[in-house]
Formats: sequence, structure tokens, C-alpha cells
Amino acid sequence: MGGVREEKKRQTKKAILDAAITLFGTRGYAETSIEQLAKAAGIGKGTIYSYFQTKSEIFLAFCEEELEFLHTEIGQQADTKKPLLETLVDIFMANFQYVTRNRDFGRVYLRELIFPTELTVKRSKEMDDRFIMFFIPFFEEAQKRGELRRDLELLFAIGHFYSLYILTLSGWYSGRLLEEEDVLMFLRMLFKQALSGLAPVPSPSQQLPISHEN
Amino acid sequence: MGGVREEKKRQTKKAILDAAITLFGTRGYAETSIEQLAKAAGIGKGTIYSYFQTKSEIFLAFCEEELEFLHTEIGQQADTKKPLLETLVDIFMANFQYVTRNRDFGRVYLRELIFPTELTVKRSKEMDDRFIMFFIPFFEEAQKRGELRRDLELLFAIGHFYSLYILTLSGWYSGRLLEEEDVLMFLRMLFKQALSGLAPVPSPSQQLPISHEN
DNA sequence: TACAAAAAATGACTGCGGTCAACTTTTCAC
DNA sequence: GTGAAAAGTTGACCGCAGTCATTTTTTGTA
Repeated sequence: MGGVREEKKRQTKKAILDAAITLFGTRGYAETSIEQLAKAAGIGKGTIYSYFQTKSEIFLAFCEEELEFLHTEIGQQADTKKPLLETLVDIFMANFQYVTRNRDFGRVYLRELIFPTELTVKRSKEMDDRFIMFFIPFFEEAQKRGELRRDLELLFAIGHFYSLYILTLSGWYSGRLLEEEDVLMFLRMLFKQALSGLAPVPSPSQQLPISHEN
Repeated sequence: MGGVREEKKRQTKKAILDAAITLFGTRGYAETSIEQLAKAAGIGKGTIYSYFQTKSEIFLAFCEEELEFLHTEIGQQADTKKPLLETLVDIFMANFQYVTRNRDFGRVYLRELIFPTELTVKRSKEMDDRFIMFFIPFFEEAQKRGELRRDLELLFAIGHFYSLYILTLSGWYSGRLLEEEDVLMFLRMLFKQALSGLAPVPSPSQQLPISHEN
């Protein structure tokens, strides 16, 4: 029979991931060694490296599962009909709370996600893409409702807010934003700024045709 | 005499930094070990750790010097009278070119700067602050010229652009932006978006008082 | 079933970042 | 000048991420 090997590999990978969920979850990232993971998964240390290239890749896989769960949860609660600003603030704040639940986890995750190495680009880009795609329906609806300009590439608009979210996270990690309340206010303020624009509102004569929304 | 000890310490610190400039510069960050740095500086390995807390802190100190030089250079060329958009694109692109001159250097630097650990927050915040302060005159002038809304907290406006710059860097490291030309276009597009706003231009009746600029 | 080739697992090993108890140098009160 | 306390230096040492030559398991073929 042919599928035996594949099946075993699947099981082993699952065992590693389960071990990661347990050990990363209880002890933390830095405090969990590859050898401990291997032991918990019932395999040798070297074997881990035929399933993952680096420790941080295991961590990303771990995060992937957790975030998938979070996103389906958020996705169910969120309403594409609500005003975009509020929706975005809600979603990003939920993410923020999740990501920074454990300070070290969040740092490792963000470093790897935002500035990946050659070994983790693929995985981190996938996660990033999924995160971005998640927003599309909300932006499409907002655009239909006239809350967003119609001449925008949706992905750039999403990227714009995403970028402000990253800045906020940076503010958290650099100690500029200490309380969750600060984070919320900072994020909302930046989002409003993004919507209304940093330049003065042009006088009517300067307005582009696109601005004549119904 | 009292100043002998202080003087010696200054020299040692300088020796470490010089060693860092040489070795990081020629071999690279990951390829340079603390022991090599110590040897090059003519001191023992342990001594390094009474001057810096981590390897990445040495790296930040190294970057600090380099960037200071870069910023004075940019500062001399830049003109506060030019349109804000062009100035910003120029400055950020110069930074981009510098930071990503060496892919690994840039990654380590950015990870530490944007998502610092407890051990490097202080230093990275200082660098961040200096970077932000650098922009103030340009924004003040732009505001006077009416290129920026007057009701904006300058720091938030700067942060806004800074955030888009970080996103661009992330795009570079995740392989979304491959050529420098892509980076330039992406950055300019985001900056324009930030200035004009993501929401449709409000109809005149909805305009806020602040929009009646002379 | 027998067996060789391919795939997978393994843990001893390497090199590194960071620590620390022992040691050396500097300071300063007398 | 003396001696003891404070400050500074050091490299052996620790634990860990990641490697790789060797061993074990699986597969396909006859």
C-alpha cells in the first residue's frame, strides 16, 4: 500500500503542532526548546527539522491555527452593514487584543510576519494575504454605500488601514501606548485621519468628478 | 585623579563600536559573533556585556551612527520649500535605499526598531523619535503653505506617513515589491491617498469649518 | 518472501549568545 | 603610602537552534 507513509507524516506534523500548542501556550516561545517539542511529540529532535525549517516557522504554523479560529469568530460577529470606521476599529482591536495577549508571542509573530526572512516569507505572506482578504467584503460594502471613494484600488485602501494598525502595534511595543484605551483612541484617530485625508479639503472648484457621489 | 576610569570606558566603548562597524560591515550581522567583536576590540567576551546588553543593541548603536550621518546629509539636500509630497517621497526613498542596502541588516534593524524588546526599547525609541523629529520642519512649512490641514496634530500626521513607509518596507521584505521602482510607486501612491483621504470628498454643505482655508 | 533503493528518523555535535564566579584594577579615606 | 571596598574584566561554562553522518523504516520489484 502507498498511502501509509503520507499518513504517518501527517500524524507526525500534527503531533509537532499539538506539542507546540501545548508548550508554547503554557511555557512561552523562548522558554520552549526544540528538544522539548520533540520529546512532547514523541520524536527525535532532528525529525522536527524535516517538517519545519526553523523554530519561528513552527510558531507561525501555531499562530496560523489560532488566528484562523479568531477570524471565523470575528467574521461571524462583524456586520458588513455597519459604518466602515467602527467595523475596522472593532476588527483591528480584536486582533490587537489577541496578538498582544502575550507580549512575547506577539513580538515574535509580528517580526516574522512583517519582516520575514527568506525561510518564512512564504508562510508569512500567506497569513498576511488571508488577513487582507478578510477585509474585502467590508470594504466593498463601504464603497457601495459611498463611505469610500470609488476610484480606489481596494487592496491599497485595505493596506492603508493595515499600515496604521501596524504603527499602532509598534506604539504598543515601544511603550508609547500603554493602555488598551490609548491603543483604541490612537487607532480611531489615525483611521479618521485616513478617511478624511491629511490635505485640506479642496475648494469645490478643485473637486474631482469622482467626488460627486449620490 | 578621577577621570581615568571614565576615559577608559569611553575608549573601550569606542573600540567595540569600531569593531562592530568593521565586522558587521564586512562579514554581516549573523556572521559576526560576539567573540569576534571582542577579539577585534582587544577585550574579553564578557566585557562586551558590561557595555551592551545584547548583540542587537550593539547593532542598533552601529545603525545609530550610520543613520545620523545619513540624516544630516539628507537634511542638507532637502528643501522645506518644496511640495510636501515630493519631499517626503525623496526622504523616505533615501532611507529605504539605505536601510535595505543590505537585506539582512535592514531586517534586523527594522525588527528591533519597530517591535523592540524590553532590552532595546529605550534605544530604539530614541532612534525613532529622532527620525520623527527630523520631519517636523517640513510638515510645519507644508502646514503654513496650506498643503496640510491646520487642525492636525503634526506628530500624528508624521506618524501617518511613517506608517505607510513601514508598510512599504514590509512589502519589500515579503517580496511583494521587488524593484526599487515598485517601491517608489507604491509609496507615492499611498502618500497621495493619505493626503487626499480615502473617503469621498464631502459635498460643500458637509464641509467642516476647518476646510475654509484662505 | 527477499532485497536493494529511497525516504525518514535520529541524536551526537557545532557554534553561538549570554551568564557568572573568580580575578584584576582603580579609587579613596586615613 | 596602605588597605579595603568598589568598579571593571575575564573566559570557562550553560542551554539552545540548527546540522549531518549514520541508522531505521518503507517501498517497489522480482
